[in-house]
Amino acid sequence: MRPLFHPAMEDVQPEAILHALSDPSRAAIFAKIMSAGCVEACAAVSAMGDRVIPKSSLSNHFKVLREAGLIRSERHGVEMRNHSRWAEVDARFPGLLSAIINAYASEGGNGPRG
Amino acid sequence: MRPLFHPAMEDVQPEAILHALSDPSRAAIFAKIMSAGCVEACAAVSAMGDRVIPKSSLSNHFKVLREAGLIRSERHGVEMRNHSRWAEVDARFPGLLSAIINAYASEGGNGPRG
DNA sequence: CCGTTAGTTCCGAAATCCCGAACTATGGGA
DNA sequence: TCCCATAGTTCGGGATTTCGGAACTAACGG
Repeated sequence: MRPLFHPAMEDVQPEAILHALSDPSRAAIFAKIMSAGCVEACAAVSAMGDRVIPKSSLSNHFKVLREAGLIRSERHGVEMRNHSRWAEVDARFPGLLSAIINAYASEGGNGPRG
Repeated sequence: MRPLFHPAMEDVQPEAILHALSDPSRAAIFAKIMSAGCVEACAAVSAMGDRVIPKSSLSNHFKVLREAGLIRSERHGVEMRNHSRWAEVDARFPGLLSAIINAYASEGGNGPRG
């Protein structure tokens, strides 16, 4: 299991962020990480809304979010701890993440759901 | 050729907008329409930056933008006139479009290129 | 060492995207 | 009215991406 790759913020591209968050499941996961500050496991998030996400898909979703520069993941014992890179991303692309999260929140009534 | 479909703003979903703009070519086209107020033809935009976009792809890009609720297209004689629905979209999802356009602009140095 | 839990990788099926070729629609002559 | 040119759309199918089950790896607890 190779050491998880996290791009430097200067290498983060807007299209990767938009692509990552254009999937409602991923947006929901990211919103959860944002609001919780940190999500302690992939499994903790496996049932977003009413849909169960298979764990291979979930693993892939986290990978996409990570490689888009949106989250930082680190192994802690047997589980993964994910936290958002909001401050860094917001410094690079001001207002982008909050506008996206707000858009999902206003559309769905109370946040994106998987 | 069926009458072009434009979604009502209340039916516009954030994921469609993010998906539409997660493609740099489309983002560039949209930025151009935004800044010009109106782009008079698909062909007028066929060479974004240094890449030539084939016209079937271009037609599809416009369709994606249109169905995402980002632009309004109307036939004027033999050509198509496209203008942005910025005001409507911004009313529904405040700050979203400008944050996205700014993100591309700051990353690319001077706006998204196709 | 074995079992359990948490997550990753592999790989084939399904869905999407891309773009050349053929087609449709509109306007301008003659 | 017919023909041509221009502008854009649709079709088709190969390339790419995504999805998810099954098998695998890693860490911890007896």
